[in-house]
Amino acid sequence: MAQKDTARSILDAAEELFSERGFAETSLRNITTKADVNLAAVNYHFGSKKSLIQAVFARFLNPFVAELDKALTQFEADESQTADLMALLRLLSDTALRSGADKPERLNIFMRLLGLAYSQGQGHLRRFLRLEYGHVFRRYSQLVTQATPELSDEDRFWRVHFMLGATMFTLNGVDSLTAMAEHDLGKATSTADVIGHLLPFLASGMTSGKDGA
Amino acid sequence: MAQKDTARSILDAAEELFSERGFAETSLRNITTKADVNLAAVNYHFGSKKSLIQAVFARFLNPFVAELDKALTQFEADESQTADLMALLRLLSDTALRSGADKPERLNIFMRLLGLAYSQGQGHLRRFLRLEYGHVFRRYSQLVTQATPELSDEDRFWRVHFMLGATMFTLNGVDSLTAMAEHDLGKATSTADVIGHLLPFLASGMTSGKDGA
DNA sequence: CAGTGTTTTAAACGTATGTTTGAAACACTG
DNA sequence: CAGTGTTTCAAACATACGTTTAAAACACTG
Repeated sequence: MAQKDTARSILDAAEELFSERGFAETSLRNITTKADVNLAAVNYHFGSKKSLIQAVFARFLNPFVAELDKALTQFEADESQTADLMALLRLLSDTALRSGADKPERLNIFMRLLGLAYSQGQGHLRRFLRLEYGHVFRRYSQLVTQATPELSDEDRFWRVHFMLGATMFTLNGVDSLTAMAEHDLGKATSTADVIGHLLPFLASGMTSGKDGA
Repeated sequence: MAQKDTARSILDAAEELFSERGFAETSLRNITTKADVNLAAVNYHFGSKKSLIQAVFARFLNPFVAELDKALTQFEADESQTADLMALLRLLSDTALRSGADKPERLNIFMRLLGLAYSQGQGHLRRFLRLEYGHVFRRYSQLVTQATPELSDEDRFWRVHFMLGATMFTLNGVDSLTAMAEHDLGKATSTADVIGHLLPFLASGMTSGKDGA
């Protein structure tokens, strides 16, 4: 019990601090102080800072991709011949939203972390994520291809990355964006609401004509 | 001459190294070694590392916003009553592309730097950029509002940020994306080509109906 | 309850960072 | 060409980091 408790405290603290400041800007001393454990505990339980970063991602990504994998299997069985892009996007966002349902503030932390994985990916993280979760990504990509048969490979390639970009950017800064929205529009917005705005934007961009119609 | 030479060498080296590894991951020793100047030269000429980062941005952002400001004035005079979103986007991208026309590889460096400003913005950078260049951004925003009168403030707010996200993400990783595109599609793509794909995507997402049509 | 493996602790290690220093080299003016 | 202000330089400074160590505390089994 004591072991899991220390390791879990470290993961909790690291998760939050990483999402707030990034990886390089968060020291092990920051983490262990917040977690109220000894400095050496990180290296004892995780081996190194790099491994700790990977462990933080694994803790929330493992359940997520397991659920996504399940959802994809069901999706393929239900409607393999009528694959709809919007339905695919909803499947992804629903799985993500459900993944942090117990504690909604945790969801935004995960979003920030995913964004950081892209923008601050130090090589080892990218390799770890690709190796560990690449198969789900490739599976999802295949379905996107099926859902957009009218697109050339070139158009699809670029638009998928534009979608990814809009999503990553938005989720990465969802906290400051919702705060800004509340200030500018005088209206509170949940992460689910933001996604509600995002998906139509993505689907429309994805299926646009050459001239942006 | 000697003074400007040293300062310029430092800026050149810093610009390139920052764009490759980020700010925190680039040490002053990395920079001064690459620039072939003494370590203390950075603090002598720029005062601190923070000031150096700001100077790097100022060097390419000052000419850019000056040109953009000019272009906006001309745009407002030409077609104030027929403000078209696609034209606005092209105005922005054309200005950016022209801004690095002398050395096309330099353009991608600027793109990466702008991306870093968002993803690694250490507070001081964000403050500096907002203070120094906020007025142009606000001016451009106003024109976007005029070009999309059919949108509610809420829809416009979110979609503008989705556009920003897709753009930032794309430009930030434009080097690896074009490399990936060449590998996957067997077709070389210039930064201008990427923007050619991006703008229709943005315009379409921006003007999408509620259901993503 | 002695003994054994695990976990925690305080302290130190080595390294790297941004910055400062004071003297040397340089450039330029009167 | 002496004198003055600017720029360069090697060296050191203080600090922070990730990691390692060895002993102490703990948990549990036989």
